[in-house]
Amino acid sequence: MPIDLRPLPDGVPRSEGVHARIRAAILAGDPGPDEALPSERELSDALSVHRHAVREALKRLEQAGLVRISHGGPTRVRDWRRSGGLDLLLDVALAPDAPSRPGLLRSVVELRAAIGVDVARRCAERASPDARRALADAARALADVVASHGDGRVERFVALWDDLVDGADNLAYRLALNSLVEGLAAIPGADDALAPVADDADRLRDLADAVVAGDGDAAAAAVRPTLERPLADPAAILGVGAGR
Amino acid sequence: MPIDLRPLPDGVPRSEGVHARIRAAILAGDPGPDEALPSERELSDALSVHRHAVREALKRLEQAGLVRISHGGPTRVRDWRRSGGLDLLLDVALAPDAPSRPGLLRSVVELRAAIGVDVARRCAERASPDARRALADAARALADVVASHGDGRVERFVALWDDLVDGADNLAYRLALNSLVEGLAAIPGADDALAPVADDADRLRDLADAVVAGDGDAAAAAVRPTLERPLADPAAILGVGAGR
DNA sequence: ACGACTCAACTGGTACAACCACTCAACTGG
DNA sequence: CCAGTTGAGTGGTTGTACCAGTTGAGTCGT
Repeated sequence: MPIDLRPLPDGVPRSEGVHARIRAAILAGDPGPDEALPSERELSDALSVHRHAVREALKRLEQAGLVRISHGGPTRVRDWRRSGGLDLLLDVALAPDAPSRPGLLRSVVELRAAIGVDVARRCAERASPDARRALADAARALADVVASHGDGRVERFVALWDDLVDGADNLAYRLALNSLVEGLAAIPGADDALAPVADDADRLRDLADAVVAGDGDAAAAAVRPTLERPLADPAAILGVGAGR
Repeated sequence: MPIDLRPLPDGVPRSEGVHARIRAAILAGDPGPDEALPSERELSDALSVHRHAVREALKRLEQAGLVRISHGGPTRVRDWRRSGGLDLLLDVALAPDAPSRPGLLRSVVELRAAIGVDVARRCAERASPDARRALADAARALADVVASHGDGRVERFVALWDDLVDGADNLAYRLALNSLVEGLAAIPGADDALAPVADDADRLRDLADAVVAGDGDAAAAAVRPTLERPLADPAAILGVGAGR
């Protein structure tokens, strides 16, 4: 899938459109690693946009780690699997084809589980007593909602994790979670598939107890089943986002 | 620390300089969340660069999640602790002051450990027999180097992790690792402090055995001590990068 | 006096044109 | 055959002008 040079759609900013076109092509692997992109003048000419719009798009791509711009030389595609950061998850999820959705989703779920377990542990060990009590209340409230199939279980779950990460007092966790949720939001149905089910209600109560008690190991053990459940059920993962 | 409007240094691209100035100010928190940035025209005027250079810098900042640009309205600073992705780790590490180094490094080490343990597990369970044998050889070679205080222990260690992540066959892990190593590279002495010491030699051999055997739990258990060691020794973390 | 409307003065988005700075490869001279 | 030159091509920067949204102050009608 080479760079799509058809006229840009109306309504979207030029620079944004150019960015999307080139990004999609690179993620699809056509201008592969180390290959040279057409010059800014060629691109602006082919897409009928001003060169500045192309430059702004290229700057964003460089920031994301997809291309390497060098002064007198051509702009080259980087091996984004090696050079790209976790933020690329969002772009990959949005890409028309890209790596097959199931594999991508499995990746994200695994990373979320790995980080999440540790977040729960650190939070239980590190957050202030007040924060831990508030968290426990939220966890129990969520457990009730989940057990009774009430509304808002997805939102409450996300909010709970937000607070857990805050309690873990770890900037890297915070930023990684941001990247993850952004990426997940781009996959239709993902956050719904990852939210707790009725069976998880008891575990959430365990989590609440562990957090108030400041027991890191217990907190970690309590969240693991919920976080890893989607991995044990390939069908659930396969089904999500399959529609494209 | 408001935006530094002194003349830009020579030798660095204008757009790059502008980007660095605004980024530093935002990370330092002066134009705080939801505050409006000066208009593009004001910035270009104050910094004596063309408006296009400012625009390119702002596009990059938007890509990184630091600002939100809206057409008719002012460009506003975002709450990057909420909206920023893991890629920000690099920028934060490079910021003149930013969150205190020790806390930042502890964060990164914790995240690395959380992911690393899972990487080892998945790799042992999932990689091809050939890849696992090659990994085991590399791990044993590293163990020998470490035990005998030979050269290249940092490079070999990094390379080993690179291969482990490949073996884990997980794009999210791959990208997260990219962000982490980029961020760590920006902290002087960090990768040296995180490399294995003589005591870790035996654990590396355990890892080799676990990987060839395809025993995920054993692999995870083998890498944990090495990855978590820096956390048990606050002095080691505090010392790194203290010089600035 | 109050509401709805108008419009001018911002904001960012785009365009055309020209030039500078750097790279690289083909060419030229020794 | 190699070293130096040079020119075409690349990205970097500037200038100017105008388009396109947003906002709020002013005005008009009621």
